[in-house]
Amino acid sequence: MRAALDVFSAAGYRGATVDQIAATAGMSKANVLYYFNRKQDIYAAVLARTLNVWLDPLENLDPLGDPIEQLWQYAREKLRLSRNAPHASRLFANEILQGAPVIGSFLNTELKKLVEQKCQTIQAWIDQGLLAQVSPLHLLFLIWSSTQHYADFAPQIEALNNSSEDDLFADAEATLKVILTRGLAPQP
Amino acid sequence: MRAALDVFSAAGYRGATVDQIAATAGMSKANVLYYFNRKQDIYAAVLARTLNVWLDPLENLDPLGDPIEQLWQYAREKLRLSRNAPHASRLFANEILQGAPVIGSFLNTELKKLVEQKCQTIQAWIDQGLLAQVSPLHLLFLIWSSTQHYADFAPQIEALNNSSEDDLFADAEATLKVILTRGLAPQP
DNA sequence: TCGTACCTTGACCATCTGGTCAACGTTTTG
DNA sequence: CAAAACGTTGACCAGATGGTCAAGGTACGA
Repeated sequence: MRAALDVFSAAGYRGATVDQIAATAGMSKANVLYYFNRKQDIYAAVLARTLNVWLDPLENLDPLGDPIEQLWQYAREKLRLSRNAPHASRLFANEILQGAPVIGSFLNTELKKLVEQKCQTIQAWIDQGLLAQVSPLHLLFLIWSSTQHYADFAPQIEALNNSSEDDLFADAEATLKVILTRGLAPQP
Repeated sequence: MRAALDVFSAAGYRGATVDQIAATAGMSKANVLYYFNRKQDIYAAVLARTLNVWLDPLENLDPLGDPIEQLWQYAREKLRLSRNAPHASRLFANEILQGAPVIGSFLNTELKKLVEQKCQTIQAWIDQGLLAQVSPLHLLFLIWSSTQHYADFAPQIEALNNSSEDDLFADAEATLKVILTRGLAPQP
């Protein structure tokens, strides 16, 4: 599964070969296909396993916490995931970019449910005057995109960045913090 | 070229076949390969042609304009590009996600030069106290990611969105405007 | 020790796909 | 009108790749 994640996330579904996965895992192609009958099954299994890790932080958004603090911590956690688990992010990016053929139904059911619930939480914060008036859904999109960007577009970021990886992520975190906390502060 | 953009952006380089491109263009595979000798050449040509359109708005960032207005207009323009030219965005996303094998050198030279120049402009604004203290580079990353997200992750966005496409982009624009203009306003 | 169930693999097959080529149209030029 | 240059295509080839299979290896209980 680890080998498959490496290969799929680097090459996408079409670009990955069962031989590559087998070689990465240190076994023969036939043996890989003994456990996972078809290439699709390997892909689906890796995707399902990664889904939980990837979406877990959103569950932790606490309606009773301080809104801006909660949202900032969420963004921060997502940014760290992008640094520590870039493979997972790229696996999703590839999947969605190809039209979400495998997790399309998941997006429409489980994820949609979770997102709607969290959007209600955010909307309640806004209604209480604790947050600037934004669309909760698009706020989530902004957090997702701006954090996952560091995993999905790593080659571009490395090309344009001059500092160390530590400094890069420190700067990213600082910039995100300024813009999010100030951008979300309720209107006076 | 239009057919190739459609196919490459939807399926990625590996997932696209010359046959698909030819069929989309209404000609035979052999004829496509008469003009572009190799599949790589089609890809490189499409990528090069799209680069200009895609990066053009950044050139327009005017050092003499109002900083927040300039940056917001830039983000707005990028968001509209994501809506009107999603193929171009997805083509890049695919390319970068695969490690930027073709445009890697472009990123390291031309794009890097342009970005460094624009970062100086933004840094000058900050030094003059016209903008919040953020990392110019990461501000650009934020603008890029949060706008391109609407093209690159369209299936996810469609799954989670309940309103019309017009409303979707209106809400996206409004939310981005609030967070960017307020987040970038200089500290009192 | 024997037998059964599970594991592993090299060899093989069918299919797909990038790329070539000879043959045939079509347009342009003198 | 002739010929040369350019355009177009079906047929074909070679390599890559997903998937199968028979054969052999290994673990383990009776």
